[in-house]
Amino acid sequence: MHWPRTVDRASLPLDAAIGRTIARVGRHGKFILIALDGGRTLAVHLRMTGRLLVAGRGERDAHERLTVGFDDGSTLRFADARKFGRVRLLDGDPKAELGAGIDALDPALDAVAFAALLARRKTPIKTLLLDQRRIAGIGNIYANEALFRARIRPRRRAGSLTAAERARLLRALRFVLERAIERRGTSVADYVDAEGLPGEFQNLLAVYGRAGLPCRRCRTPIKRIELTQRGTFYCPVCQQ
DNA sequence: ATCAGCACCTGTTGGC
DNA sequence: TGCCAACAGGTGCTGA
Repeated sequence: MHWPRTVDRASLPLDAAIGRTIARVGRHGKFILIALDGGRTLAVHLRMTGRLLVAGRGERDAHERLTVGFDDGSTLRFADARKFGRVRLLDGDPKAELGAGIDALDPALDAVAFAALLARRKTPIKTLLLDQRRIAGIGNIYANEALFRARIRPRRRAGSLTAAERARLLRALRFVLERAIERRGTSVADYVDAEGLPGEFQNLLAVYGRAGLPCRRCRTPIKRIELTQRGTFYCPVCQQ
């Protein structure tokens, strides 16, 4: 069943993509960027349950919301059980039009740039990590995991981190994101990648979803709190 | 600037 | 087995 709201309100009409060729595929933060010849870009955000799949003829997904057909008869399908995902056709620079912050894996996000992002900010560090307009690409699972690895409490005010803590956090973010990508993501429930395969990073989670279970480092039970309506997990001993 | 609350949606899970 | 509430990889809006 196709779903009209899958196309973002701010999108150019998708008709403008008809007849174009895909020039390259990239990513910025959580947006998949499909650059077309002629300069426009199709940005796809999977949100919670979206999937982008290249399907063979006849294959169907129960939650198909948008289908893109190609000259050779193949199709690109956007499926999304919860209908939160969005597709948006852009005219200019995707990063600017989407209002996204620097990508968490961008080498330009160095100690100086990271310090500038955190400076004087009173918001909890975890809330800041999830703010896509400041740093793009970190979701709830990886924010929790990186803070554990950096031994920093999620509620710490961003501006209160020492230089050493900031360095640990930046390294932890890179480490966690790169390992999760290697393992093709985290399948807590039903996530599968573009090949239809579940990820394997869930086996390596240290805190996310582990409320009450022993900390992998010190055996203290992991705590669960809520921070800006998101499940937040940490070890009360290891993380200060 | 910041956050709580709610909205958007459906599927799964656990308690009774 | 069935019903119902709680919860979930995310984000955007309103109002305090």
